[in-house]
Amino acid sequence: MSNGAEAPLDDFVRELVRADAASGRFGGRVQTRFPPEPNGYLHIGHAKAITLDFELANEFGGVCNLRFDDTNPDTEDTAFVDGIIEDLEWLGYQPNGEPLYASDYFEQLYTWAEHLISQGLAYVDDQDAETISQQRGGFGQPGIESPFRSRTVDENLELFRNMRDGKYEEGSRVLRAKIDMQHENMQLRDPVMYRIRHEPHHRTGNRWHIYPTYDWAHGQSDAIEGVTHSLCTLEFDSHRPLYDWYLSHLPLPGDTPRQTEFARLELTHTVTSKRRLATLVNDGIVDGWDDPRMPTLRGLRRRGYPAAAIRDFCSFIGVSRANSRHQIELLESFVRQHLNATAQRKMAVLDPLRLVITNWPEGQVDEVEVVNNPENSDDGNRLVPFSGELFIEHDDFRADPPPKYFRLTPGREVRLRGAYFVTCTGFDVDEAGKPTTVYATYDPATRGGNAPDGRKVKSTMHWVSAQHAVTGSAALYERLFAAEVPGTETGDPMDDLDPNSVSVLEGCMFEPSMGELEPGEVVQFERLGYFAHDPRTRLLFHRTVGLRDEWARIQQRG
RNA sequence: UGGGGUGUGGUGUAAUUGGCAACACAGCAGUUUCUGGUUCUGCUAUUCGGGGUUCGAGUCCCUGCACCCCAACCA
Repeated sequence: MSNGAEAPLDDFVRELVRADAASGRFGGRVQTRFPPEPNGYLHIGHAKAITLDFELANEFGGVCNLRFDDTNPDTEDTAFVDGIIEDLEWLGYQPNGEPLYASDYFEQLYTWAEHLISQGLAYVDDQDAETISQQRGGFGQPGIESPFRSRTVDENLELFRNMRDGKYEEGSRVLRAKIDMQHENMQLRDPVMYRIRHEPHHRTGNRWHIYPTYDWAHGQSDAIEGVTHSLCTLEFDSHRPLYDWYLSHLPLPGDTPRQTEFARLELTHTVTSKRRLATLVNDGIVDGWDDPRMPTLRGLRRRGYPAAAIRDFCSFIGVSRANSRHQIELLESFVRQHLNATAQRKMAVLDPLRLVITNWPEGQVDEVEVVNNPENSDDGNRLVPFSGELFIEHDDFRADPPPKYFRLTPGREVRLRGAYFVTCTGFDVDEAGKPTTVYATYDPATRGGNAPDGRKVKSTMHWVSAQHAVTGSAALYERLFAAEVPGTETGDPMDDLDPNSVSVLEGCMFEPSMGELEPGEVVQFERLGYFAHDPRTRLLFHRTVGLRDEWARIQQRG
């Protein structure tokens, strides 16, 4: 497969960066930053931004900072900081130096705010949020200037210092930029720069009583760090004039960074909004941020998605300004591509049916050799015990086979992988007519899985020796959201949650070598799919993704 | 409602910047195979609508339409 090999290494962002380099802007330097707010864990959407930020810097010989945009003490937490650092490292990216924090720049931002006040470009407004909002006007409607807009510099300075010193109640005053209350872009109608919060901050504690807003903090943080290209998602498009306005009125230490927006990543059958993901966790709909159904990095990791597959996917889909939603199947194809090449093969029977070899010598145990990964001969072979009493998959036996059914059925000969040809001679059923035991004879001449006389079989099946099996469980996952685009019908994505998105099979029978799998290891259960060993619970496996299944498609078509 | 952004097969992304619309996923038909996996081959299918400029338009011009974003003291 070649879809991961040739990622499109060109797009409008790279073109723009190249043009900047050619024109000598930033002295040919390229520096980016990944700026998460520590109020949740990273998800697949962040992976796209991370890949862009880091790969771009790398391609142009620059660096990428990790900067926590921690300007809102209400929602942020050090647990998220740690989690984000961990997830970024797992994804495979090394930030430039230590993690940085917008909160480290609070002092500088404060100084610059006083600078704007002194220039008559910012003022303290004593009105409440609702009044300010109303005065902002609406689309196509004029705004109304605040009665406090024309305060003197000295008065503003004094009030602002009192704000900093915690002398006022939350919500009683804000600092606003004095721009234009009639501007057609709402972002420029005197935006709020500082609000009063007496909440302790996860890093600065109780040192500050005022906190900068995103807009006031972001571009300035970029400038302080020497970021050249500040990449963000499309919804900040209308903020760019404000980003530029702040920067243009400040005595910056270096070059003025440039903001560029790109379309965020959306995937079918899932949501990537921190708010909604938090709801899934807090309402107990999933087991936590690392539930294997979650599109979070830690969820995908627990599900068994290789980091390299996620990176390749993100590079492959490229970057544009068109809002779009990728099919989850594309991501899965990258996962299969990586896992096919790397995952060790194991025999696991998820829905066991007893198979008795009637002509097997009483008590004999054979050790048969099977390959660990046909895609990589370096992975070698292993020995698996075979005996007269085995488990096979319920799906692999039919008393009354439908058309095109190649598996075991009365009178038919099939191969047990790496072992022998067996021919079904009979079967028992329970009261409901469900098979309970299948009987077969084996051909000793076919040991190893080939007939000396050259006869062929239509099917090769996996199996586990009953007396040697280790037992465990397997969690099978469906899409968390049944609809391609959650919320299309009712407007609320939560209405499209599939209540049966997970089913856990107990009493699965695994070949003995699976007792030694490492926590988190991902293997292929032959003919079934890729499964990830749970990091905490031994012999619990999460189905990462199934194999392509032609038989399933034949059945679906009827 | 004012402003900004975006429209290319079923999905997503390209097109040497005006020169045979390509790549991947999905689907279909074969091939290979000790996994109904993998491999390999082939097939299906695309420029939002309407005008215009041009030998030639996905690309330029005019016009219409659709979708997304912006009126938090969130980011």
